[in-house]
Amino acid sequence: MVEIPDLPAWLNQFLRRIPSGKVMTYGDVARLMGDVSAARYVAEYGRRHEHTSDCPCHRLVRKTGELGQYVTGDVQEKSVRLQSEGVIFADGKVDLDRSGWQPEPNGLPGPLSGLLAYQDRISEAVQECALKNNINRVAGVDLAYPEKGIGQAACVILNAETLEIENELIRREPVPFPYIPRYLAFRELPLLLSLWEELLQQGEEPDLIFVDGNGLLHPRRAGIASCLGVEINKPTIGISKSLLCGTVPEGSDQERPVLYHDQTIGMAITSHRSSKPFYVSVGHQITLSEAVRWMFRSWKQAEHRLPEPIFQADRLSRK
DNA sequence: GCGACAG
DNA sequence: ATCTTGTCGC
Repeated sequence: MVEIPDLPAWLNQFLRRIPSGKVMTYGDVARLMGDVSAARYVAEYGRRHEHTSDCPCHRLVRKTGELGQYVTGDVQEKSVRLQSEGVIFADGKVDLDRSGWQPEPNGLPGPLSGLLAYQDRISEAVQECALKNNINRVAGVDLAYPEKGIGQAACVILNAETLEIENELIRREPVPFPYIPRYLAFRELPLLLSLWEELLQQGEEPDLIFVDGNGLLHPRRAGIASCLGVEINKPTIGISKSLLCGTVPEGSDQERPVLYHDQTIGMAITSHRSSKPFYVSVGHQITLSEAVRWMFRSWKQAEHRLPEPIFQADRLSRK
């Protein structure tokens, strides 16, 4: 795995550098972290973090110059703070040309840069190839969050033929990394890997793992199912309940391709029970058609919308 | 250029 | 993902 940066600590440090009388936009801060697409997370941090009276988080605003939200819930207070620091307003919005601020470029990589590099390594290492071994036991893994900052991972191992449950395992640990679309693996993989270590010690290795999340169905071909598969060198399948990227052709087919940059990166599967599809993609060491086939084989169609391993892991993670 | 974005 | 309130169907 890669070293996981402490994003709240980085932001706390960085925000101190914004001078009084100046502001930065959520997106500009995210860009310095290494990826603009984390702008929403920066806004989320601005809205809820460990706040102190001397915290300069009021210097974060929207790209339009609108103030956005404030930790205390009172945007008026944000406005008063900025005005008392001399920030220039026009039409109730911050004049970013006059009051916007950027740090001197220092050439240092942001905290997300190393994670992007890790995703590149994963996408290079992913094997989209036929299964090599017999599949006797399948597993489903998922996480729930019983309280803020604490995750509970669950793994359910099933007989691949009968879908009877053979073993269950749960593990609870702090989860310090936030949820950011495309960066799910850095939030949930550490806990899944420690759960895997426990499985190995018990000699309970499954042959194929269903992961609640995507594999190659990811803008960088490095979803959590692929990261897990590469890390533990096991076949994995990604299953998600909503679409992260790509487009699906209109139609009533039970199986429709997910297209992204002219490539098929997954399959949208629609059951008879619900018009809302779920999405299957290759994690590691399996082909898309095999993944879809094993998905159908592990699907108690009449009972649940999702394949049984995922359904059971989801259930277990919540208790 | 802007919006959308797994759990 | 979690929370919360209201509604629907078995």
